[in-house]
Amino acid sequence: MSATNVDDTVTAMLHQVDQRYTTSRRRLVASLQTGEGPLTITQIVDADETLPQSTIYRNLNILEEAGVVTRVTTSDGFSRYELTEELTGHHHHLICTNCDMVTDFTLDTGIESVLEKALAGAARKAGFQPGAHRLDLLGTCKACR
Amino acid sequence: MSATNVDDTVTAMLHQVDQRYTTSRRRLVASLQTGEGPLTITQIVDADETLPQSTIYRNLNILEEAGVVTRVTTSDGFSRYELTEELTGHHHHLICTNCDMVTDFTLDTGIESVLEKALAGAARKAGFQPGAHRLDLLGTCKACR
DNA sequence: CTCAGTGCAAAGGATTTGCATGCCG
DNA sequence: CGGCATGCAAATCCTTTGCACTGAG
Repeated sequence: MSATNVDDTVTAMLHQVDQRYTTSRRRLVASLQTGEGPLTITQIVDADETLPQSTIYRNLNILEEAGVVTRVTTSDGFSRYELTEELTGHHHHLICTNCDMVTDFTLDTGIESVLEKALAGAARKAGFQPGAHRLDLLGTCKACR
Repeated sequence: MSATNVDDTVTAMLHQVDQRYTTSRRRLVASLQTGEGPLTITQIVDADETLPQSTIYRNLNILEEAGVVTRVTTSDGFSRYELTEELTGHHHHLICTNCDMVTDFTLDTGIESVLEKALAGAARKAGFQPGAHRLDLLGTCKACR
């Protein structure tokens, strides 16, 4: 999705929940678009020194409620944020168990579709209403091997 | 795996890292065995009032290092713990996006094997050394529907 | 006896919030 | 103008840690 389309979509999504697409929020979305994967608060602060931490936290929460960003939690105790799949497309994460770095990857649609069906079946058995799935591959990244 | 086998295995795993299987640790493992899925610290405290929080935190960290338990992070900011797959078998999680409840489920081995291969392929392309995968299904649980 | 494990209370660190100020609609 | 967003600093909450005590070998 192109940058301007992202902005348009985000504007609409925020409007849905009676929120404005302010300057801070635009800068935040722009930072998230630059990454190869979800960013930590620290990374966002470093990437854009004009934004104070509190504004980042507050706006990420609002953007999360609006469905614009997704919070990704790893085991290192730091929250990470990325644009939702609605904006970036469906993808998964490679998570390095050594340095906790996270990068995106995709599977081909055939596998995804098989997986979807299997998950739907398992959900039905459990009386669970299925939504999105989340698939991460743990291991060791190129730099840590 | 039966309860006594679990204890034997845990004893061995702890021994590997020069740790003893103390009373507190036994109680902790017992609590984790009762759940239908990963438990939060609060749930563990409530389930066994004899254990102070600090002991729970400390021993869960030791058990994690020994490979006996796994930390599961959801988006609600609470860590959850479960016995590792070595003790319980490979499984996945249903996560309710409304109440953050987590329960276990499994997929049949055919799907798992297809998935493994696909993940291995994606990892190779990224120069990533693949390990375990983590698959969660988000949605709404029976109680929240 | 000795040393790891325990329990309490205090410290640490990521995240949230109160309040005065500034800015967009 | 009016109200929401912002920025700073203080507060909050989960988690970790220091220290003296206890219990297993």
